[in-house]
Amino acid sequence: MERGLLPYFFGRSSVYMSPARTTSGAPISSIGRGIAVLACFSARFRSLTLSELSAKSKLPMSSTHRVVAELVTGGFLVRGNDKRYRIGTRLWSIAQLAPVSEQLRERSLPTLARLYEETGENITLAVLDRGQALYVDRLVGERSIPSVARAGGHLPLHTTGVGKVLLAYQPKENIEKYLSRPLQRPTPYSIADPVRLLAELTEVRAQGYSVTRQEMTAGSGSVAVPIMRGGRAIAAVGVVAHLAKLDVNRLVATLTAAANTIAHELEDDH
Amino acid sequence: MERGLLPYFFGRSSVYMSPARTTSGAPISSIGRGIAVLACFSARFRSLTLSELSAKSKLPMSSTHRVVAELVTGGFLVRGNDKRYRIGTRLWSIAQLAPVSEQLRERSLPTLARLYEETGENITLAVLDRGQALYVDRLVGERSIPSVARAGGHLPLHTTGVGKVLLAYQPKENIEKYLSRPLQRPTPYSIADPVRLLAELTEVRAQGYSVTRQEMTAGSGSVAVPIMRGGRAIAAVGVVAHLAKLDVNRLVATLTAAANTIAHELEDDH
DNA sequence: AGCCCGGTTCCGCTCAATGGAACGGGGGCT
DNA sequence: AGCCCCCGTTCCATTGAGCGGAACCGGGCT
Repeated sequence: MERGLLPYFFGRSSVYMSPARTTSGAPISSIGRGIAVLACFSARFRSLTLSELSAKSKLPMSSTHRVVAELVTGGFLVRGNDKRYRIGTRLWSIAQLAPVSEQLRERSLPTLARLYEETGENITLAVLDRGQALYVDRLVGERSIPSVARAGGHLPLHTTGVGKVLLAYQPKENIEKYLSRPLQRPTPYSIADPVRLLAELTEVRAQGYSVTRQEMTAGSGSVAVPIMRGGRAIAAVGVVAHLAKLDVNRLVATLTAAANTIAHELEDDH
Repeated sequence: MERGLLPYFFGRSSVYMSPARTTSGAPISSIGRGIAVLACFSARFRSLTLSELSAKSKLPMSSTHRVVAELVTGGFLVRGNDKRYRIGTRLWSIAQLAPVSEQLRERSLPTLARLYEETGENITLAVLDRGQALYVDRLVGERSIPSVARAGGHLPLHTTGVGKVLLAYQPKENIEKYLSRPLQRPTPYSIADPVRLLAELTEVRAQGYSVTRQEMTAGSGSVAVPIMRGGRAIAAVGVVAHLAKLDVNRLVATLTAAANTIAHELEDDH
């Protein structure tokens, strides 16, 4: 029954200098830790070991172990035969209820499928999310260019077709805020000069579509149009193809029709 | 500076009978609570208010409030203009890294799109998950039947085309375990008799495809085939259509070809 | 004006969560 | 084989983060 009056003379708890959560700089909540662990996964790291999670999340091994165990029992993580952790179906299943998936993706999909069949090229659908283009879905053909875009992934606004459209239709202040930050240049063709970019955005808004040429990936270009709703561009559809095969006029026509169909589809309930 | 020696004579903390988490029957961890809150969302409830979350999760209002606030700062929940909570894009974004999405869905999508264009009917792709058919994706046409299946949703194995295929190719013991539990009957045509069902599963395995007629929804039927890999059915593709329009032979041929294409597609890396 | 109801804030009380340390165990290198 | 190293697991004393009842707030409806 005695407790708390242990050694003090020989090793052990004499060095017990760091209790609970004083050591770690940031006092994150339990739930925050759970999220931090889940956020360790990325396109490059779709499966991770416990120690990798511990390293990436900056959490001590024992803490990581406990958090991960709870996420596993909750079905948010699964451990494969290779002893590596992956995102679980439970998490995925819940995520499908996100508006972006349930309302936008599902309803657009048939139209995207038709677009894919008509063009035979990569089709992408994206929305603006946290200052980046969030790819809501994509359709990649066997013969089409390998695209960096990935469903669920983020890419810069100024180097992608869909991104430029989404940015162009933003209120002036948001555009200026975006331009004020330093802009990445994934390729030598990327437009990072605020003045040039602003001019191009004005043009995009005027003509109703955007074009990119090797601004994200060498050798490929893209065309994109907005999906309008209530005067705002709520999403963008685009085609990514070999630079040489990029028939802008034809694609603009096809894309605009598809965008209208989707916009119409979204009108329905609520 | 004084503390802990307050009233005791007049109201207040004299009734302080329930500390920390003694009241609630189950001693759930913080992370468990976070998951419990997220799990309140469903196809019927894609947006919820705080009190609804509190009621569904069986957590006290104040606790729910705190948990929800943490999920919001983590981007796992968002609060809309209507003050209702929804699943956030951050959660969705991470979820796309789940194997079921990244490896199965994305790779199958082009083939599903083609299938959709060829048939003009509802296309579904599902895997076995927690004793149910988990719909990995679906394509619904404007003119095709409204389907109950929803990407991310679960349906019983014995009342759906894809479900019967998935169950049929399971090891004998799993089949028996499934049959030993009481089976739902969404429609009068649903097969809930273990003996009849077992016979049908054997037939499915023999002929390589399954057929349902009004077993899940009145007026509609379906055909489905397995996607095989290493001798196991890792997924199933199906078509749902009006009962009258269900041309089984033609669909089996089309679906089998598509399933082979997908299976081949999955062979690649790892 | 009064009421109700969803939501927010407050606060004293603990116990669940914490992380250092010790322990296991498998696989690769010598 | 023997060794070591690294990944993972278990243990445990400590305490502050999480807890939930209660009071408070504000807007819509009666």
